[in-house]
Amino acid sequence: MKEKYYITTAIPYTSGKPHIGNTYEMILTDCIARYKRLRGYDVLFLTGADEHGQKIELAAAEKGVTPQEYVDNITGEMKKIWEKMNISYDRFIRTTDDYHVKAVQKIFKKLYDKGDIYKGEYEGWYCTPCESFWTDTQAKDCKCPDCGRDVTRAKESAYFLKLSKYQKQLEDYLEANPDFVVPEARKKEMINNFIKPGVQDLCVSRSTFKWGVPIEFDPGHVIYVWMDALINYITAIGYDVDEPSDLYKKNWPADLQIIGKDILRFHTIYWPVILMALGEPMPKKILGHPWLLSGMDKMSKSRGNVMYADYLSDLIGTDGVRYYTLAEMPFLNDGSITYEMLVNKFNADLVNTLGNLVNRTVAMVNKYFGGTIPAPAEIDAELDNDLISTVENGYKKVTEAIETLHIADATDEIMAVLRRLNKYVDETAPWVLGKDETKKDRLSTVLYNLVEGIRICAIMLSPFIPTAADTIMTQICSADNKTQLKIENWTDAEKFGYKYEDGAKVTATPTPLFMRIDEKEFNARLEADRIAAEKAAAKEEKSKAKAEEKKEEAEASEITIDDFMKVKLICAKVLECEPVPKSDKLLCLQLDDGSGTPRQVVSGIALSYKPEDLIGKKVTLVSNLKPVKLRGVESFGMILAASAGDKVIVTFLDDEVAPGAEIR
RNA sequence: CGCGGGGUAGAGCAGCCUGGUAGCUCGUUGGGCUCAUAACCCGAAGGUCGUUGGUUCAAAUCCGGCCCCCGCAACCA
Repeated sequence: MKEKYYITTAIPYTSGKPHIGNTYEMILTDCIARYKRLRGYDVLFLTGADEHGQKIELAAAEKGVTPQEYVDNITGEMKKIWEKMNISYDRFIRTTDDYHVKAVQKIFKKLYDKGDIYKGEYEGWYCTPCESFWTDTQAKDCKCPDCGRDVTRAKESAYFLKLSKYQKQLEDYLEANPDFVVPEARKKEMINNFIKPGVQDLCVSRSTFKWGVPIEFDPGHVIYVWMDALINYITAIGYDVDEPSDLYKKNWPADLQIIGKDILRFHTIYWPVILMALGEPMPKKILGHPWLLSGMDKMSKSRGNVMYADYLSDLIGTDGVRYYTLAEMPFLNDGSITYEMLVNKFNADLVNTLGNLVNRTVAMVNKYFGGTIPAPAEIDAELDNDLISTVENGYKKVTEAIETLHIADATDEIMAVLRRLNKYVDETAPWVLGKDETKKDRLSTVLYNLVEGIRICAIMLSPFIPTAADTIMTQICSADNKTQLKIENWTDAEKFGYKYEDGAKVTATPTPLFMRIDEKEFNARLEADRIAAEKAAAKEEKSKAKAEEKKEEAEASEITIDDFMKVKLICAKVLECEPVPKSDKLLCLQLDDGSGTPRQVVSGIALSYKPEDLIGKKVTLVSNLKPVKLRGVESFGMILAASAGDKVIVTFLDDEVAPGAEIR
């Protein structure tokens, strides 16, 4: 029976479309999964989408869709990109999947009953309008980092995971399993910074938003990301606290979990503790990979330097993107991508070194042997043995590199073999041999060796650039042969000297594997696309604004009582009032809204009222209006007034009404 | 002295653990070849290996001081 190999990626958060950096993790994992399949493992490759949380709730609200609709859309887009990038995942889990939600609830309940999750109090700085908690460092100067208003010290009840209980066990485990977390430097970082100082119990529930897995026995609370998303690795394959599925029993523990260095903390501390609490075994290895930077900077939307895999694939093809990210990412340090680097590497490695070698070899077999792959005949020991040992050593080095997860080193080694093959062409000069009938035997060996070297490289390349690797195989051993050579076993690349079927042919008309990219044309296209994208964005913005307008109109015609109740009207007394400088219509009022601190409101009533007319009067205030700046003066609300031709008449209230009183 | 990573040719990196004349890819440059996608192959130029002390017959490599860059708050691969 085949040995199992369970490999996972982190499940990307679905607040937005994944960029090339996110995609790198998928490509990396895919490469290893493909390699393991070739090694004969029964591979289970899991990925998925993390679809809960406040950020998604907010993003959905902004777009005017339900959170579920929102994540359906993003996850759909994500899957399309994975498909385009040739990601061979076997299972895809969404944290909104029914079975996952149920399993999470059960796990939560179990740990609660066991006492590893307890109800406590979460304390922090609370911003009432934003309904958010912030930490000390976030709430600088007691202001909400989101809206800038004052925050207050507040507590809410919440559930905690007892990390402290497992501190010792966790330390012992890391000690006893030095290879659990790689790279080594990353592990040190975790131990020194977070474990040794003592782990804090982790808050695993929220009550400030709704979009999450509800805690069944305590309505109003949802399970927060760590107890939800992290658990996907086991729920996806049917973990259940009572009856785990056969799939689970077969595959857990995972053999390799690949994650970004940023979430290593959660996977080396929280995740193991959750498993310990459940009494399940640890995953065998966790790889915290570095980041792909855009030039020297972190990729982020606000910097405008984000690149997307699907676009890059349109530019240079899926294999080009796969190759670049795999070859360019170091094991420990961050890698970097720019369009220029992308084109350079693509041309140098895939076009010149690989593509050209295949093309010239196939062309020569056609030219000198009518397309039939010759059997080796006359050997030049010195030249040939050096070539063969380079190829076979290359196989060893590539295998070693992949096994230790040094993926970029593996691509380097393959390129070194390909360069050696190119050199061999020059050393043996087949075009000279071809002119002399007596050198035919020698020529046979030379071309056989080249084809054979390419066959081996094609196998080694297939985890990296699967489509191109298959194409190479059909080119050197053409599809019209009785037995088409297929890439099936990694070890088929181990030994130089494959015996090709008698009369096996190369393809008659080899098309180049990769077309050279002209940098000038490429840059022109980039520029054109950029302009087109800008135009499209502007257009979208416009139509969005229009739609919004329409929507507002539609809403204005008839609203429900709920809509009305959204508007908080209160009574406010005018304390001070003065004109806003450099404006004709604006007055700036200081109001007593019953809260004790005066509230500043700017109102467009200067044409109808003088400041002294208003002082001491009581007005109707819309108190929950989003603050705005009018003529540079901030306004926290709006006072109601009726229009009468050019004039406006403020709706004054009776003296009897106290400031702060609600109006309905 | 918070923790960790890094500072090696114009660019990107390897070498450091296990000291012994500094290596790879790209770029620049001279040449060769013509099977091939103006590609491929060979040669050259270019580095006081951040700085400064020490250990040693010998240090990029080991030890100490100093300087500079990056990551380490939430969300983020």
